[in-house]
Amino acid sequence: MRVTEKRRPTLEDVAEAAGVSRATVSRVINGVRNVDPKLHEIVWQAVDATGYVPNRAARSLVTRRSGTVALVVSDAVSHDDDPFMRRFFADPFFGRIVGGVMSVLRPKGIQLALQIVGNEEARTRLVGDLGQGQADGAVVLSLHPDDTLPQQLCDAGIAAALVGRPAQPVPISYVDLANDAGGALAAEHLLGRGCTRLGMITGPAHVPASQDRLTGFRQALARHGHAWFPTVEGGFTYESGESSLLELMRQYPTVDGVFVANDLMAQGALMALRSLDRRVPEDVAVVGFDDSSAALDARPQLTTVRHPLEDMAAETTRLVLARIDDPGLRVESVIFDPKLVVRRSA
Amino acid sequence: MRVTEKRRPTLEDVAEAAGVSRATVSRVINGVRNVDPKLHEIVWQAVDATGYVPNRAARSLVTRRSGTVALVVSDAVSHDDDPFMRRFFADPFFGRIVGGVMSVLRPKGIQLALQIVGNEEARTRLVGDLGQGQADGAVVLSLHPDDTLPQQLCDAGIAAALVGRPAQPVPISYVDLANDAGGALAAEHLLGRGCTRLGMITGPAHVPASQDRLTGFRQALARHGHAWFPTVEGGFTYESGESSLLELMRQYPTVDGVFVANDLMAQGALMALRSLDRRVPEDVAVVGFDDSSAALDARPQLTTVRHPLEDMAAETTRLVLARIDDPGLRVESVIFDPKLVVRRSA
DNA sequence: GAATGCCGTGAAAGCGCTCTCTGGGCAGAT
DNA sequence: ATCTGCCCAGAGAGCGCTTTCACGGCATTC
Repeated sequence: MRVTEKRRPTLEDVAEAAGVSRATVSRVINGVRNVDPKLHEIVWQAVDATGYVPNRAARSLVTRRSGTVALVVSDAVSHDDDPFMRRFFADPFFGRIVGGVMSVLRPKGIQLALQIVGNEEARTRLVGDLGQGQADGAVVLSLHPDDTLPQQLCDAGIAAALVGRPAQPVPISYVDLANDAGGALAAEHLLGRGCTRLGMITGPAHVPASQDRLTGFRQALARHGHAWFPTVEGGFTYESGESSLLELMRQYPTVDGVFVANDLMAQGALMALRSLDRRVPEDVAVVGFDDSSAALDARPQLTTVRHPLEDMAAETTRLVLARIDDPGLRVESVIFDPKLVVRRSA
Repeated sequence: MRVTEKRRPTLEDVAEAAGVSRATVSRVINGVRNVDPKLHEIVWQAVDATGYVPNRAARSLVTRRSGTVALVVSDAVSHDDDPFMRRFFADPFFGRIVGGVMSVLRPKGIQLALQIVGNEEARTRLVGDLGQGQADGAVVLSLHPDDTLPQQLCDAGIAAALVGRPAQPVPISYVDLANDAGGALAAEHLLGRGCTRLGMITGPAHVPASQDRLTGFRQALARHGHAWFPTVEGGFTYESGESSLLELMRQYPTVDGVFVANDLMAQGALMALRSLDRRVPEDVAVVGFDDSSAALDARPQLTTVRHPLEDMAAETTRLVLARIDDPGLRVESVIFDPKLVVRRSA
């Protein structure tokens, strides 16, 4: 037992100090009307004087609200020292989402609880915890195509929304980017600047966003009579961008315009092009995707498709909040339109 | 009022299902001994049957433990749409720390609550909330030299520890990297490979880690008779690395070895060197700092000083946890030793 | 002047849990 | 056979808060 155990003031203490009842203090603090303005004043003074801070646990025990929203990262399988998770956290992707979520939570005084679930057991436990009220809702990052979490969340009736379209059809709200439109933007721009022999370095085939970017690029090209173009599949890493470009140019040396499915790969591609002594954009034009810091750090700076991740994460959070307020709300999806950011590379 | 309001099972329900008292169920669930093994079995079956999940709020109301640790990012001033905060979240630095913290919290089933405090009022409120039990302890990232939070936390007797040495002397635990030793490592390596005219691109002068890297580099050089070397102050960004290197080479064209205070700047420096047609490492050797993804993505790949951020964040978390268990523990600091990672650039 | 309604306040129940305290049963000691 | 001690289970208090309910006072209405 600690000696310096100074009991923290409770509502009761404030009530005594203010000469009113506990109920009145509670009403004042929670801004319930029907309180005499004079008492109002007195109570706040008493709060200040006692240094009272409400006990969250006690409050949420009765209100059944935790004042917390969970940010859930759901991966199919992952241990703690999983190198994938390491990479995931180190990638700006994660941080940008946190930033976006925080930007809407912070002004409302809502807490953010971070949850990583890497296996089925953890998922079940999470759903139980959420259902029981550990958090009022959840912003979900589902990283694997056959993740069962969205469905479970849905079944449990938990207020949740996904960042990114669910890989499988589930009646759950989500926010996504029109990735195909982004691919189209890249195609139009490349064509517009006179490129005639285009190629693409795609992301991993199983990632929905990858597929959509490819599809959009392909359709836009088709609309302009280009029935086919070479592609090489990359892995969204710098390294893979570099090697994929080398591979592409080896097979199709006359390519004069490349759409690369993310900026990091594009940065690698630029480096590869340099090693091949191809000038950018004169010999080969390059368009990236994301408008991440890599786009600004590339030389020449990348013309790229802007992916407003922060805004999307913020919107997802708003969706969750709305659903917490009114669980009857219908499932909703919000699709953001990408914009082309023109810089030097194309 | 919702129609489908199915009351979630409580301890009482489990007790009834198991034919025992609430107290016994509680004991079983919390693994307290002195329970008949037979009952033990029966109770767990009842838990399964009812789908019981403990109510965290109720539990922490009585235990005065929240089972949560806060990760606090304390900035001197910041609004929500502050571009600095945007950059901060997008930087791998943030994510790597989150990853490190999670790696120790997750196995123990402890929650992570993220807190951003950008002004004095928020800081005071945070200290109040923590003191009241919102979280059992805090891992703190103090981003500004005259941040008052460490002192406040200390005064309030909150279990906390900093990632990175506090800028001002405060009796609070922290984990840091021997940045000066890292600078020395860089110096020794550069000297060892035969460089004789060294230069350095430093980080912002007001950042403690920056100063230490410079100091370590300088002292090691002095020990080898190099009384002086040119420096240019950068801002830890790619761009500033590029321009700082150009500036350095303009003033001191004969420099044959550069220590750059972080990898991102080093990556920029490499690009600048390329534009100057200086070969790396033949004409100019470059050593970075951090061993971040930028080191791997640079061409040539960077020889750099490894900054084990994840491990440090994990250790900080352990310090906090230890202090939660025993608040009487003395204030402790853990200093990690950097290691040189030799790649191509030097 | 009596009845009605409303508003502001306090009393008290109760959210779901932990944990102390009490008591019953049984083994071993006297 | 009685007593002592121990072990295990249940009763119940109480954590700090919100919220319903009851009530007294005052204004309004018939």
